[in-house]
Amino acid sequence: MAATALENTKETIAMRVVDALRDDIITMALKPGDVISESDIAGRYGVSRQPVREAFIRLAQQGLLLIRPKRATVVKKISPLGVRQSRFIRESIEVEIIRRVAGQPSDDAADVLTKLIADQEAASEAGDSRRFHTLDELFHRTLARLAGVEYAWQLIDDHKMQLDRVRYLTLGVSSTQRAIAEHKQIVEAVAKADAAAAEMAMRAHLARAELLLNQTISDFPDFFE
Amino acid sequence: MAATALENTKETIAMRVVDALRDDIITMALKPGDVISESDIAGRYGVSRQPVREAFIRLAQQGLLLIRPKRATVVKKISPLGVRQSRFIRESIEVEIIRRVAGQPSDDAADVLTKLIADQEAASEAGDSRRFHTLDELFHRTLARLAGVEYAWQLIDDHKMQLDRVRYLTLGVSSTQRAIAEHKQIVEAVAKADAAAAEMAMRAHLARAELLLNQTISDFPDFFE
DNA sequence: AATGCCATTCTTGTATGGAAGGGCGGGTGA
DNA sequence: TCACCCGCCCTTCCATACAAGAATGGCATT
Repeated sequence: MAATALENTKETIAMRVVDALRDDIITMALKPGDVISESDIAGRYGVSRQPVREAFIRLAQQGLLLIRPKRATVVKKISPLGVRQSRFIRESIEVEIIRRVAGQPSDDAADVLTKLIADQEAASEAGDSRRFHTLDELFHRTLARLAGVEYAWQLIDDHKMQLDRVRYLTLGVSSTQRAIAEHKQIVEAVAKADAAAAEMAMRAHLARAELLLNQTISDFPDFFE
Repeated sequence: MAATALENTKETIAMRVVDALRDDIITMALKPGDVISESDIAGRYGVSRQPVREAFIRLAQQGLLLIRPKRATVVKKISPLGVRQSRFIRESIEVEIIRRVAGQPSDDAADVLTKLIADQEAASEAGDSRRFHTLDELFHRTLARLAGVEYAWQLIDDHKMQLDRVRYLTLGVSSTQRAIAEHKQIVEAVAKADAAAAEMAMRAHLARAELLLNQTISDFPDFFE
């Protein structure tokens, strides 16, 4: 049952519906496999079918919904294969990024990253896992910016939604301490301009997502294909 | 002026309009900067505005159109920055792919690739540049399949549309001979299971796109941002 | 009792009418 | 002559009505 209200003030109704539905899907208020219909959502939000329909189209292109012509629309189940290949894409790009950053070392790069890690430690000690997640994301996006390809992160972001659904199912489970230690290893390699070490550290860091995925599949088999 | 007819037989009108418009955009029948409207296209194809509107939404999400609320919709100009970063993404992924393929050499991998190159030579000698382009794409997709990440190619495909517009402007210019020689170098390295050499050959192969882009920008400045 | 058919009732797909907002040109005033 | 303002026209956006396919349940028939 979706609950997110349409209180934000985007330009069009369709955009508000997109945001509300995406939030409901990522936070599992709408579960993989749930069947929804245009008139259903329209009635729930007090709007007509038209903007809801357009929102469905957008979310379907983002891989969150499956529109079956003349049949009901369902919240897409999470595809383990898709998640793994998204991870492959992410690893490919992030490895290339970290090589670049370690290859052309700038003075303040390590400083900026070190400061971000300090914030992460603060969030971790405060037990604020939502904030930690945000900072973790910022850490990786900052690397992309330092490599001069922030645009590439937007791509990762698009494909990260699937993994975000997995992550939401395991909030609190992930060990923030370990992630922070791995971030430190990456920054150390960058500071020493050791591209090979940086690459290895990054691969190890991203490899943990695989474990998370396998754990989640066995915990919530109904949410996966 | 769009010309592609709606003769293909997809499920819905909206999908046919999507295909027709995308084809018109990639082949430059609709040029970057052209202004179009829902009723314009609807009248041209003899359908109502509704499916056209949905097609616009889909194409806008793919980065081919720019819908400006309450104002006209325009065919997006090509962003040199976007093309370069798409190339970065592609290089990151293809390098990772070629490493994998060279790393776990299978007997028939080199055979399959060699056969594809033979086809390319045939197409090149016949002067059939469209077919050569298709085979070139197949060569890269085959590499992805051999690495077990064919899904990743779909992603490259999505982002390749921008570059395809550039490529269409330079049909016949690109030297197929040189591309074939580079393909051969890649396959040789794969056959010898030399991952480093394969990576270098792939980077050199993809680097040529940069030259193509710069050439095209100076030839058709109006089509770029 | 079991099976096959048909109607009802969902769903999404399409068409069309009006509403709201932005751009542009003509007209008016200085 | 130049600048500003107002009205017209264009656009996308939203609402609603209708069409058509698909599934499901009941009913009739065997």
